[in-house]
Amino acid sequence: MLELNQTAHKILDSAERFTQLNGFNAFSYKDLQAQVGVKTSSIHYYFPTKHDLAQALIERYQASFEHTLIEIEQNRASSKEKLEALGQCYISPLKDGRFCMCGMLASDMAGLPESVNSKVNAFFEYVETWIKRCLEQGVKSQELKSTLNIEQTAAQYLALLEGGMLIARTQKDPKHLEALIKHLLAELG
Amino acid sequence: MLELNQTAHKILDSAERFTQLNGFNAFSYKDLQAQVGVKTSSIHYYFPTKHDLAQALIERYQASFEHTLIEIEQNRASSKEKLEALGQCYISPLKDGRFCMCGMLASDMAGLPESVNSKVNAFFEYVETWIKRCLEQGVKSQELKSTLNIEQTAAQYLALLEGGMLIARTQKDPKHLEALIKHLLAELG
DNA sequence: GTCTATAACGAGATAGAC
DNA sequence: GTCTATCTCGTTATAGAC
Repeated sequence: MLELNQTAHKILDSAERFTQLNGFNAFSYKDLQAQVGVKTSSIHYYFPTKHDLAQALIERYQASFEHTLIEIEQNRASSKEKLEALGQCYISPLKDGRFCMCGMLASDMAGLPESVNSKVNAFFEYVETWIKRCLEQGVKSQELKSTLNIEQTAAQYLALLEGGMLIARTQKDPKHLEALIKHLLAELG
Repeated sequence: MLELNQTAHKILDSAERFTQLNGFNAFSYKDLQAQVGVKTSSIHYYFPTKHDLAQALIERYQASFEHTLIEIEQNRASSKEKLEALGQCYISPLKDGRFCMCGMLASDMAGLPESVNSKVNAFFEYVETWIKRCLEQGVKSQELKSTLNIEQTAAQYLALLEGGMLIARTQKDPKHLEALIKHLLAELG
C-alpha cells in the first residue's frame, strides 16, 4: 500500500469517489483520465487491469477504515460515543451523495474476482466485530443494559447502517440515516 | 402492464432475474437473447432502449409486490405474522443469490433516468408505509407495546431488510437475514 | 413479430516511441 | 513514467427483408 506513489494515490482517490457515487462498473479509465490528468495508458501502467484497480481500492479502503476505527476507539470514552462516531462515518459520505464503498462493491460482486469479494466480506466482518467490542465494553461498564444480545445487536447495527444508507441515498436525505442511528442507539441502554 | 404479451413477460422475467443477481448494468440484450430465445433485435422491438426496459421492470415489480403485500394483509391475522411474511419476501430470493430488485436499481441509480429513480424511491416509501400500517394495527390491538415509535421502527425494519440482505448476500448465507428479522420482531412486543 | 446484418460507439487493454 | 496510436471486443441500437 505504502509503496504507491502520488499518481497512483490520485488514481485511487478518483476511482474511490466514482465507485461510491455510481458503482465500480459505472466508470471507465477514460473517466479517471479526465479527473487525474494522466492518460488511460498511464493508469494501466499502475493498475494493468481493472480488477487490479478494484483490489488496490478495497485494500486501501480497509486500511483507512481500520485506522479511523482505531482512532475512535482511543479517543472516545463511552460505548455509545464510539458507536455514534462509527455512524458518522456513514453519514458523512452521504452528504455528497456517496455510498459505503464496500456496499457498492457488494452490489457489483458478480463482475469482480473472488479475491475482491472475499475482502468485501472481510470488511463487513471487521466492522461487525468492532461493534461487538464496543457493545461488550458498554455492557461491562454498565453503560448499556445487561440483557443486550451483543451478537444480534452488532449485526443489526451494521445492517442498519448499510441499508439506511441505501435508502437515504435514494431519498437524497442524510437525515434519514441520522434518525435511524439515533433511534437504535437510544434503545441500547 | 397487462397489455404485454408473453414474449415481453419472458424478457422481463429474465431481465428481473439478471438485475437481482448482478445489477441492471451487468447484463446485456445478448444475455437476454440467450435466456429468452429471441434475438436482440426482437427485444428492442418490445423495449426500444434499455431505459425503457428498466421502466417496465420496476413498474411490474412494484405491481407484483403490492399484490403480494395486499394478500399478506388479508391472510395473516396478527401484526407480527404480517411483518414476518414481509421478511420472507426478502429471505426467499436470497436463497438463490438474488437481491431486492429495487436495492439493486438503487445502486445503479446513477446510470438510470430520473423517472426510474423516482419509482425506486416510491417503492421504498410504499413498503415503509405498509410496515407502519402493520405496526399501528399491532399497537391498537395491544399485540405490540404501546411505547413503540412507529415511524422510526418502520424505517428501521426496512433498512434492516435491505442492509441485512446486502450483507447476507456477500456472505452467501440467508440465515443471517433470518436471524436479524427474528431478533427485531422479538423486540416489538 | 421475428429475423439477418450492420452501424456506431465506448470499453479494457497493449505496443512502442520518448 | 507518460505519451500516441491502435487493437479487439462487447454493447446499444437501427435498417430492412420475411
